[in-house]
Amino acid sequence: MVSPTRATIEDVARLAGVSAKTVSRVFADSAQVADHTRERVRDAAKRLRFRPNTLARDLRRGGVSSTVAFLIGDISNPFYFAVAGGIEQELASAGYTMLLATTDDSAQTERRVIDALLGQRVSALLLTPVADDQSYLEGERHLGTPIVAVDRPPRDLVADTVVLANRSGMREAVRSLTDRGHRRIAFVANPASLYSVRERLAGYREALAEVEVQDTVRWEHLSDDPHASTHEAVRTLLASTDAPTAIVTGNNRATSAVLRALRDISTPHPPAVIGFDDFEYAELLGISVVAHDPHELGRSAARLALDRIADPGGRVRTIELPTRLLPRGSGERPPVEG
Amino acid sequence: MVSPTRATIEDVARLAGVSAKTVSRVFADSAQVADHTRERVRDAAKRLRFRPNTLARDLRRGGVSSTVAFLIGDISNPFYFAVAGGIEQELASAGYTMLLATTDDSAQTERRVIDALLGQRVSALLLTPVADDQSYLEGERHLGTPIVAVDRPPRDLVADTVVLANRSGMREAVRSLTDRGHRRIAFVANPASLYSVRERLAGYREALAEVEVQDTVRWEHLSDDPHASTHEAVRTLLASTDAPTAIVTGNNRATSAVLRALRDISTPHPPAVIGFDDFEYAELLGISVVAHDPHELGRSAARLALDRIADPGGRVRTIELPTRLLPRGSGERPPVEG
DNA sequence: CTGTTAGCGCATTCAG
DNA sequence: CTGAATGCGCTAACAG
Repeated sequence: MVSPTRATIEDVARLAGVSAKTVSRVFADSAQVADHTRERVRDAAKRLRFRPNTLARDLRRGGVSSTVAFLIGDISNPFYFAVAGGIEQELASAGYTMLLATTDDSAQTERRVIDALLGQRVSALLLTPVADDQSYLEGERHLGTPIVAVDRPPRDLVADTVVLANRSGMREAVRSLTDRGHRRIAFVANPASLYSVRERLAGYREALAEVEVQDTVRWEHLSDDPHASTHEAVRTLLASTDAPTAIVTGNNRATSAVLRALRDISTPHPPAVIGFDDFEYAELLGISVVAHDPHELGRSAARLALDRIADPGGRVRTIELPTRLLPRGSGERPPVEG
Repeated sequence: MVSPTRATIEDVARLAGVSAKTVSRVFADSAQVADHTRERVRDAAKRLRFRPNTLARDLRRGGVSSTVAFLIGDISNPFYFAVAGGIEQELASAGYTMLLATTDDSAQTERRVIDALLGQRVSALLLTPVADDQSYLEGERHLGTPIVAVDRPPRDLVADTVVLANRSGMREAVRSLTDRGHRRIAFVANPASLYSVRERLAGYREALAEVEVQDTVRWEHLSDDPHASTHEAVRTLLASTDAPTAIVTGNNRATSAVLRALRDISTPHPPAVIGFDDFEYAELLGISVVAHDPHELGRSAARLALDRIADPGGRVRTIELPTRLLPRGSGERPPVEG
């Protein structure tokens, strides 16, 4: 089975009895062409199933493609997908397509994948930085590729950035607990080394310091082993003699683990719980959370990229998106001595 | 601020004192080049921060890019993101990047976006068909672009397809209920016109027919209005004189709506519930579901595409992925007369 | 093992 | 308003 060959702009020109450039104009400028000529060209194009080759066009127009890349660390985290959704939406309305790639949260993969992406001459590179330093992108930035850091600031690289108000969001959550009299408050996170989680941890400590609780380390359960059992840790925490009366979590995964652990533990007085990141069943379960808008995070990032494509010399910006404490019951439980 | 210009293969060749083709070989063939020559070229390339332009390469090599497009209907549905994750993973290991685009479940957008994607000369097009018919892709298929339908078969188009065992999965779920004595079983879905949901509805009817329950329409709550209140509908259903003793749902969204409704309704004997699609909190909530592997759905789809890129003449295949009934409590409740 | 020639499909000059 | 020539960056097809 021999495939028919794809029509080129020349084929269309021949059939329409015009020059290649005229065909080009019909599909690009759209102006500067007589109506009847345009008509004839359109007809010929349709008959030949002609479709302009974006690859060739982009190459001719300065070698930059009409795609923007978004590089995610962990594709299985629904948070990043919501972000990707926002990016895609904003890009699409500007005529760009999103190239989505993942790094498996490995610094080595990050470099390899970025190399491939830049080879495709993406118009901009959005990424959630994983490697310890992104200085290797400095050269690329000077070559004019807009780079936007999403959810985490880059290291050793000047770039537009969008992050959440992690620290103040968590501070507010913990304050709501201390206001109710809680003093023994645990912080549970896994992974814990991420920028966002570290910031939330800082906010947690700040809020506790405000009520003279300084030594919080024994309440902090931080792990970076994805296989470590948060479940077990929470169990231990609650079984101790001065068990916490409240638990805050560093992210959606930790929240899920904490809730599972609480289900399996029978305590007369369950601790108050406030999770970071909202989730679909939080309302049903009555779980208070520090909510934010991942979709908007993506849109903001895409807008930063588009702005920089339009004005490469503009000032570098960092956007911090607000969070919102949503009381749903679990976070309003008073402290009760177990 | 003037951006430095990007080095081309010629610049590298000049600096290394070789021809452009030799540089090309170093970055492609990798073989057929003397070690010391390769070394010199590598050095020169590094000094100039040279990065091969994939756009130009792809154009020269037959005009096909090294990207594969995946077109989703609704980006906010976590199901499709899990699928996208599987696709990306499988593609990446074969050296392709995923172009992700969305149609907002609009047939019109579908055509427009597909046009743009094909213009980029993607190596394959994966899509969840939305439009009533995809025959407009027939020409493209003949031109050699592999097309794979994901989660729904295409209409009026021969294409490789991956779907779930929707019908048998739901049949099995309903049988598990009738085996326990349930006869008044409701089916709740929104949206309901999708292929997958229609198949599940068919499975539901088949299983009920097996126990001589023929007139199921009054138990079927099917809606396609995203703003319609499933919540209200479930409430009405359960308040009726012969309320259902069990509810099965057509998808994850319906499950969520049903659970919310049940929370707000006080019934002495809550109905048994089996949801289609597993979700993170199902285990915690004790909700029985018909589970499947969306990630694997994506991987299978990507493999079909890669196979067809390798062998354009091969037989068209349809893969049906199995489902699994996961009992977690809610689906094992016996029928109780309210 | 290396170089030369030609051209992928299109758009940017610059003329008419 | 339209056309002819030229080349974007790279790689087949041939030489040598």
